[in-house]
Parts: sequence; C-alpha cells; structure tokens
Amino acid sequence: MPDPVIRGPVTIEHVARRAGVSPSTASRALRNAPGVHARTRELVLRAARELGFAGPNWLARGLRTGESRVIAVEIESFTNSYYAELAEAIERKARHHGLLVVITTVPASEVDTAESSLRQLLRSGVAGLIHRPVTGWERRRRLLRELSACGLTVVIVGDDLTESDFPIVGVDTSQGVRLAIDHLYSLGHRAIGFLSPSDTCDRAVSYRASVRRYGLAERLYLVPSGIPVTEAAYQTALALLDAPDRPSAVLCFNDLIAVQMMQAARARGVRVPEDLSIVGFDDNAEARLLQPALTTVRIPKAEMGEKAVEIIIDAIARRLRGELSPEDKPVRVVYPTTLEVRGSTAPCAPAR
Amino acid sequence: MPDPVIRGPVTIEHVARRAGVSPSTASRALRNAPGVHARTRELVLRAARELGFAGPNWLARGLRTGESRVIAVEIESFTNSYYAELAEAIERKARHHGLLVVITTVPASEVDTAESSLRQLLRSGVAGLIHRPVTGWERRRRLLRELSACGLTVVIVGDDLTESDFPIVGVDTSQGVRLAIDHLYSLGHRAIGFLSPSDTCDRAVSYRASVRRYGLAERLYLVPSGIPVTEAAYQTALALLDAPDRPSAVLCFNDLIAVQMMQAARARGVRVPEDLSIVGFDDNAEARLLQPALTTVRIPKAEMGEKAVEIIIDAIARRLRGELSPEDKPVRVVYPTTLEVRGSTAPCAPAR
DNA sequence: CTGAAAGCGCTAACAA
DNA sequence: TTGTTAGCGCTTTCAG
Repeated sequence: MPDPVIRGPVTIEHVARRAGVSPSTASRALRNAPGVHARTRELVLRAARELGFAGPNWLARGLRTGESRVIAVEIESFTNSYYAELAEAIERKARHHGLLVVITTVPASEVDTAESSLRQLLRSGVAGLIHRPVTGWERRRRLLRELSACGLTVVIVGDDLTESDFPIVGVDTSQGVRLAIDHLYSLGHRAIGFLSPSDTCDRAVSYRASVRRYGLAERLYLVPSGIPVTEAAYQTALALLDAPDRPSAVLCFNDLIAVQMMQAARARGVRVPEDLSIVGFDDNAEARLLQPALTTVRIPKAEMGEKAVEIIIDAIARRLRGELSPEDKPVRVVYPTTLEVRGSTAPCAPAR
Repeated sequence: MPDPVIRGPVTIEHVARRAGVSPSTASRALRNAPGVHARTRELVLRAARELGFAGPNWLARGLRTGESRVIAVEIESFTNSYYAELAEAIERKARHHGLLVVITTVPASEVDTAESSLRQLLRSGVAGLIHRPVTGWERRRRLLRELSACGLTVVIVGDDLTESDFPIVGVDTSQGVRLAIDHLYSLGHRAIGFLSPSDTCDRAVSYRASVRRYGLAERLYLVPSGIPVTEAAYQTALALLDAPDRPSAVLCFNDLIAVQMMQAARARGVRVPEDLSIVGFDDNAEARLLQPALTTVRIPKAEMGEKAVEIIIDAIARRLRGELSPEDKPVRVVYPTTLEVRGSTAPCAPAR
C-alpha cells in the first residue's frame, strides 16, 4: 500500500488510521497512558514512526486539557548580562523539563504599554510567568494579581524582598552588602561611599545599616534618574571623584554602575585600586573583563532562575492534581550571596 | 443584574451572552471583521470591556485558523552578547507586531538532542523559526528542510552565506575582513596574524584573500576544538605571543577570542597596542569595556534580527493570502560591516 | 447584518 | 482493553 500523501503535520488521527486503531487508543499509546495492550502500543508507535509523527499538537492538547507547556519570562533587556544569565538558566531548566519559554522584554520606557502584551500571554496558554521587577513595577502588581487569579502562576525573581503576594526567589541583600562593607573595612577603609540610583531600595538601606554598624559616616551618592542610567552614573561618579572629601572606597549599586565608576576614575586619573577601591554588586560577566577585574558581590542568578522554574513546575503539578491551593502562603526562597574578591579593591592608602 | 462570576479567563461566549448576540457575531465584532452593524459592535466591545475580556484565546484561534502569533528563535546562548543583541532586536520587532517569541537555546554540547525540541516547536503552532547556525549545524539542515516543508518559515541569520535553501540574513564577511586588514596595513603592519577556530570558514577564507592581496604571508593560528573555546583560544594566543616570529598585529575570529588574546597579551607583558595591535570581529558589547577598548568589525546585529522578523511576517502574510509560493528563490539580505576603530590598534612599532 | 452548525486536533468520560 | 462521543474556544461556512 503506497503511503497516502499527508499535507501538513501528521496528526494523531493519521497515526490511528495507519495503525488500525481509534484515535483515542493512539492518543493513549502515544502518551504512554495505562490501559493499552503492549502489542497495540507497539503498532501505534511504529505507525507514528513511519509517518514521521512529531508529537501531538500542543495547541489542541492545551485547549482540551488546560495544561500548558509554556512559561513566560519578563525581563528588562537581553543585553544586560544579569538578565541574560537569569534567562539562560531559566530556559535550560525549562527545556530539560520539556517546557517552552516565551521571553518578553519590557524596556523601562514601555512599562505602561506592556500591560497588553502580558494579558496576551495569559490567553496564549502560558502556565506561569517569571517576573523580574523593573522600574515602575509597583504599577503592575494589580495586573499580576489579576493574572494570578486567572490561574497563571506568577513568580517574582529579584533581590528586593518586600513582596508577599507571590512566590519569590531572592537574595539576602543585607548579607551581601555586609560582606562588601566588611571587606572594605578590614582593608582599612573608613570613608566608604555608596553609588546608587535609589536611596530607599534594600541595597541602600542595607548600606546605611552596615556603615552605621562600624560607626562610619554615610556617604550616599545618588544617581539622578531621567537620563540614561549609565550616563547619569558616570556623571555622578565624576562628581564623587571631584569632591574634596572623596571616599577611599565605593560600593556600587550594581556592576553596571561600577563600570561607570571605573571609567570615571580612569578619566580623572584616579588609580584603581591604589587610590580608590571599588566594589560592585551582582557579578555580571563583565566584572571579570574589567581592568582591574571588579571585586563584587555575587548573586547566584543561575540557581535563582532554576528555582523559579521549579516553583512553576510544582504549581502546575499541584493544579493538575486538583489542589487549587488558593492562598497558602507563597513560597519564599532566599539565597545568600558571596563576595568575589578581585583586583578592584586594595588596602586603604595611608597617605591621604 | 449582578455580574455572574466567571472563573478562569473570559471567553468570547461570555462576551456574546452579555452583549445579547451570538458567539460568531461577537467574534466578528472583536476582530473588527466587516459585516457587523456599528451599534452591535459597540455593544460587544462594551460587554468585552465590562467583563475584562483579554483577547481571544490564541490556542483556540490558532487551532481553528492555522494562524500563529509565535515565532521561535534558536541560538546558542543568552550570555554571548552577540546572540543577546540579536535576540533583543528580534523580540522587540516581534513584540511591536504583536508576535510572541519563544527562545530555544542549543548548547554546542546538545546539538544532537536538540532535534526533538525543534520538532516540538513545529507542533506548538509556531509560524517561523529564526535559526542562527551553530557548531554542528550541517547535521540539521535535513531537519530544517523538513520543518520548512511542513509550512514553517525558516530564516537563517549568520555571516556564512554558503546557504541557499532558506531565506538568509547575513553580512558581507569578506568586506568586513578587508576593512580590518586594510586598517592594519595602513598602520604599517606587515605581519598580520589570524586567530581562528576554523580555517575553512568564510572569515578565514576572506583573511587569506585579503592578506594575499597585499602580498603578505598568511599567519593562521588555529584554535583547537575539543576543549572550551575560550580556554583553547587563550592557549593559542599564548603560543602566538611566544613564537619567535610573533606578528605585530592579530585579527581575531570574533570578539570573544579577541578578549582571550588581550588577556594573553597582558599575561605575557605584551603591551596593546604598542607591541601588538588587535582587531576583533562582531562588535560585542564587551569590546568597549576592554582596556584598551577593542578595535573591531561591527556587524549590524540589531538590523539583522529585525530583518529576519520582517521576512517571517512577510511569509505569514503571503501564506494567509494563499500564495503558497513553494520555492521561488529564498530571499538573501546581506549587510555591510563597519570598522569601529578604538584603542587596541596603533601604528606598527618601527623597532622589532 | 446576524445566527446556527461544524470542526480545527486532541483527550476525558463513558460504553462496549 | 478498546471505541464512541463530546467538547475545549474559536472561526468559518452557510442559512436566515
């Protein structure tokens, strides 16, 4: 019998017909569902192979079962290596579990527009959303809660832990900041600045606490918003260097800002680490490329991404089992940070 | 009348019922399809708004119409900033056209395993695939052709243009290499090496041609495969530096390898650019962070990504119009490169 | 201009 | 163990 030509993807019905069984039997066999005679299963699998069956149509299956093999990730940008690392881990983990990953980017300039695309996600059979809070995130908690109410599992990934409505995967910011300040203090630094775009975020709060613990003065250098953050950080860094009471060490809000600090130092002829010690935060890939390499507080981004996926997979499984646990306290996973000591920090120069 | 509670996402039927019309009319109104009385449309839209209708379920619509609002991107890694830039542009363009982007990563170590996940894509209602060839890509042309035959538009993005079965978005490699060699030659360099993991790729071929054009000797330093490419590149770079006839300038296969070259030079105390000029390729983000900043051949990654999306959107539109053009010569878009002259190149030192 | 009916591909009940 | 039936939410004939 000549193979009947099948245009378009092969469906379960094709396989069933060829194997001489009903579609439902074919479906069961293909899914390894129980209650299929071994010989029948064989038959079906062979037919599938011969026809080049590529697996069931997920749209159809999803429509029928309500299941979903897709999770969504919302980040600010791919080219920020922090997010890239996070997304990579998420995708890897998801792939190993047979999940597809839809990535949506929400540029800071479009936080408002983004609502519609998130809603679309919901209607696209997405099982979960991994959300990394960005500027303006406060505005969308309502939306997120709404999505969550519609059965979509929302997981927050971030280091600000002031959140309790959703499962959250975060890091112990205050511990990380303490690591950095302890390191600088033990190198003899007593004038330790903090270069940050915010003075109310967890990192800033922790900085103040850490510095106070040693009885040191707070030296917060606030990066103004409005202009692109790198440019603003660079300007603020210059101002920091030009100030008469320039600190001997600076903790930067993150590595992106630390890069600007380094470049500003170079522009002013301030040697790092001899004249100025710099510590970053996050441990982005570029930290190691800088010259000198950047001492920084490492955030376990890969682990965090994987954990977020696990939480979603868990939620999916639980929902399948009918345990529609509405609000039994969202999970909170907090990772510790580590200090990566590299070349940008050194003992405080005695002569100042 | 109290709002009847609707659990789960609101469907078109809910909207229809509330508006007092049939589902088909609601569907038409929501889609802005012709043949709906203005007043009826109003009614439907209002009902939709009141119910918080978030748009039609794409699974259902896709199942019915065969349309798809999802495109897939296959890259090797997120953390390689080349791919990150590409993916970012793709996602942005896609988002602006209302398309969702599924990103699949194919680590070099898993090129074989990856087949199944690509097949899954096909069954997930994906309209197009943007494929950036990676190691082992030859092995999957068969698969790609198969997917393509099933109605999925495959677009290749890359700089090796030896491909004619699929639409391709690429760059003029030989022009780019010539740019680099011309630059070095005009700086007085006559011993120009090429540090590359392959001696048969377009870039290597172009290097040989360019160097021959000036009557210079070929100095190809081949990075062995098997071990991680960065490590291998570093070792080869050291060998290059230690050789008695060390070149005065090196063109690197890409910026990733150029980074290794820089670090090897630092390790050996060879000053860049005084003792050695280095040119990269791609213009990754890190090129600007290096010290000195890397002179490199810029590839317009963002434009390429956007163009790839356009090609897919075009194909979707054409298919909807029924123009199932089977094989009318795939599009080829070739971008020129530009040379970004930065600090890593300088006139050849006279004394050697 | 609107509604009723059918079906995209799949799977969960229920029957056999 | 297997087949039959129905329906997920939507769109698209085809009548009205």
